[in-house]
Amino acid sequence: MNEYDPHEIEPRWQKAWEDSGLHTATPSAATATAATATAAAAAAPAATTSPAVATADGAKPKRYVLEMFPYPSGDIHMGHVRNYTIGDVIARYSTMRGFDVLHPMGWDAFGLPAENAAIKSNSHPAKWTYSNIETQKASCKRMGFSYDWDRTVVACDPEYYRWGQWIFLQMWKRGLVERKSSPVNWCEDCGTVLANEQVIDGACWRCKNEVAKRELEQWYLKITDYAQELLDDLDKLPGWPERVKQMQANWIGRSEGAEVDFVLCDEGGQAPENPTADDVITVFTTRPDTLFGCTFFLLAPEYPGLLDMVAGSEHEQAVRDLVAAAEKVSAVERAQGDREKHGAFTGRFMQNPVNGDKVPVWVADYIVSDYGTGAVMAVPCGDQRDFEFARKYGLPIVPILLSADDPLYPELAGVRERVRIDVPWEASFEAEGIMVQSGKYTGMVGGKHSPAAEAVIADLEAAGTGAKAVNFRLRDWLISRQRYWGNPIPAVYCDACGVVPVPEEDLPVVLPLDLDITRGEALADIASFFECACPACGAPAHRETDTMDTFTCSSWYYLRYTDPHNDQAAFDPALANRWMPVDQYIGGIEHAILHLLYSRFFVKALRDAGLLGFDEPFENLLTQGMVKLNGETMSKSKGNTVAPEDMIAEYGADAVRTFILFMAPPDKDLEWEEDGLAGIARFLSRVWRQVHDLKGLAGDQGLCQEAAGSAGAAPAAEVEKQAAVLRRERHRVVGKVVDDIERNNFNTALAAIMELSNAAGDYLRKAPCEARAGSGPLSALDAEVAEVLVKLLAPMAPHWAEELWQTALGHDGSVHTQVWPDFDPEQAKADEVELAVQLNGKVRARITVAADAVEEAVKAAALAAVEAQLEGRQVAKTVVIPGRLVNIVVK
RNA sequence: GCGGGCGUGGCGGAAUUGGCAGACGCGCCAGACUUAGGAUCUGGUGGGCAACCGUGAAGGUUCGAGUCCUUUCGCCCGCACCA
Repeated sequence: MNEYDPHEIEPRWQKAWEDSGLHTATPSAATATAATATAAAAAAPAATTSPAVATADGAKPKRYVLEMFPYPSGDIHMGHVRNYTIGDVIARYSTMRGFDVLHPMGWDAFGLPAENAAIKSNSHPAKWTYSNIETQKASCKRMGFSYDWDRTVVACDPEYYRWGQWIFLQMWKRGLVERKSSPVNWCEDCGTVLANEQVIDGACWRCKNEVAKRELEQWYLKITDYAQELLDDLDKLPGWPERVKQMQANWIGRSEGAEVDFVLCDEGGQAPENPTADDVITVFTTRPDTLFGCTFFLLAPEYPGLLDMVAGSEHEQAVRDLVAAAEKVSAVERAQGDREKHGAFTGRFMQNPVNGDKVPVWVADYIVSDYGTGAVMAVPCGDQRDFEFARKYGLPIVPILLSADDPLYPELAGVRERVRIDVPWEASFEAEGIMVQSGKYTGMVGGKHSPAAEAVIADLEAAGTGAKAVNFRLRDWLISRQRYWGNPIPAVYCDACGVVPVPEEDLPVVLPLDLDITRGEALADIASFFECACPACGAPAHRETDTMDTFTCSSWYYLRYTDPHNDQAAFDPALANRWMPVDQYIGGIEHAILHLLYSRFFVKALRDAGLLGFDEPFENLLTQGMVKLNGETMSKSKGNTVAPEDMIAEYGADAVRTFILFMAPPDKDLEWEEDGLAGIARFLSRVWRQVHDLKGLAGDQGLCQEAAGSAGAAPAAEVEKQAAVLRRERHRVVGKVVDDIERNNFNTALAAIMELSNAAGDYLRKAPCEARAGSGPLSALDAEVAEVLVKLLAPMAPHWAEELWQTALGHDGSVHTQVWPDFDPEQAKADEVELAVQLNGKVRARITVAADAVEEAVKAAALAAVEAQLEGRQVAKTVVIPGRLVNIVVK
């Protein structure tokens, strides 16, 4: 028997798998359409073992297992190892369970770090990127991941990004692309604009520097067209973590309420007789029931036309000062929240549509311009922010909604006219209550979605001064980036024709590689790229020099994997529809909103373009926890990283994989513990020896040698008893491992395999080898348990299992294409079970009864067992839980 | 403030529907084999001398609660002057 030596077996099997194409589709199958691929598969000669690879084999159910593709930043780290190990176990397990598995890998290869690295190292982003891809690919191979490398997608490859451009044009055709000017997030350090989703606490998601607002004309994808569906369809995703769905729902931010038209009074404070659209400012409110409590009106500092409103008036300077001060407040500071509120009176008034009140218009720095309409009806009695503002500037607070135990209630109950314009309160009242001082609504129940709110909306609609409305927090997706290393936006500017899309047949717009960013060159400096003919009129024109956000690349790569070599289309809809949705997606929580929301949007948009026949890209989502060291996140800057390569060099890839699965459930953070890793390496060695021992290959290192020497021949009854226990464990554990893996509980699956190994150890020790020798039923059990152990561990420790399967157990063909061991629940059951006997809930005795004993017999046995402790007390009740316990209740 | 999650031995973690808390592993203790052991194998290991006590705390429901309900404390994550 050889000792387990991962350093020798792992590279050997990695090479063998690669040479035999175990996980790689044949080129012809990969390029074929669904129909021809199926025909090819049918025509292929029947193989003794089918390859563990996606074949478009219609006979098997499909399973698409996907890990989020990485940005090629350099070496892979432990987070990647964890992510890909989880995916690899699911993929390998699924293959053994008879699924046709698609398990690809690729690179999210456009993006700013490549530019920064290129400048730093006086190189080119493409060179840096491709070199990192090679490094990461080699690391993935060294970990033994079962990717189909023929399906690799690299985002900066023109054969990939041309289809990103094509999808952009489809969206343009469908009205989902918009070029508009608005205040955008600008990161000075990155030299580009950012999407809302990429601004975290007022800072750039990538470089963490503060983001400034700039008014710029940019490209947008109209994700807001899908706001409602993106929210609603979260309910179609029971396989997603609640947390992620909640985060997306919050980000989409749906609010129900009403739009209400206020009318701007003239400088003299008079409302116009016949207000035109120009006189109207609409507000969005979630609390139309509180319109009677509106005592002032607020505009955001950025509100368009604000300065015109005050031009030449005595209030102009104060308003200008406030706007200037608000501009100076940084985005980071703004994100802190809970800041002191500032405001300035504009000198103007708005007329309230429900009661004709003329309320003063203030500009306030707590009003955000890009939510709702940037204008707000202030109700200080019912909104804490407005309450604080009113107190600070001495504005009236009219109580219009009271709880029945409010001190003001006796005075105001049923009072329809306004008799009180102040309150003795410390804070606003935002809960449900009874309307007062509210005209015809007085006495109604007010609050969010209350009868009063419904009544007010109905009246506004009848009067034409308002309507029920829904507001979303989600903004359109700003996708243009002022960067070189990205997918060129396929658009041309022509003096005569304006902005013109590049015709589909002219794709791809190739990103020129002969550009030296170390000298500060940009796309506009490359004449061969920048200058072109207008596709519409042929006149000299120039290309768009902005590139697309890298998140556009990652929004559809999982579709390209289904048909990676297609040069006629982004993907064959038949293939995409066959493989999609992804059955199990695995990645970090950091993409809870960004990538996962954008991808959902892309799928819905492509579905509406008739290219896809499903609504959601990712059926099940697993967000894996982080790998930590001493309680801290590993990071290069902190210098507390553990390099996967070092761990492989010491313990082997299989031990690293198995350890990372065993130490914590996959969605929880994991503490890296080298002692634990050593323990797993020991476990693999131990089972290695057991498999040899069970097959009689252990020689003088076998356990039975000892047992035979010391105890002599054990009684046949004892041998049979040990065999029965092992047989039971073999069936029980296989059942448990199946359950656990299908719930992604790899840690408990491994614990169960360890239990089987422990049972095998007991058996080897207690049943001497003479009794097991030869070809009787006992030796059949030995061989079966050896194979079951190898198969159960094959997804986690693939090289270990392959070596045992082929070399020790002497099988032809890979263990990874074998059928998963089946199990018989009947055989997992014990003949006899031990039950706890409780007296009033406390364990007082144990009885052993036949597993199929009837309840009356169990009761009798239990009573007999605790008779002495009953001390003559009356038995009030006996509860029997089959297979578990008996509880005897006495008085 | 709003939303999501989590508190179990020295440590990582088990405990599908309420049913013997602490599976499995690490660590530790003892032993065997050894010239040797950071190898391997065996036994032990929640606390307490004990009766008993134990899942952050306090109540409740139940024959029975880590699990369900109420209150409360602590921690983590996300969002946030969003009208």
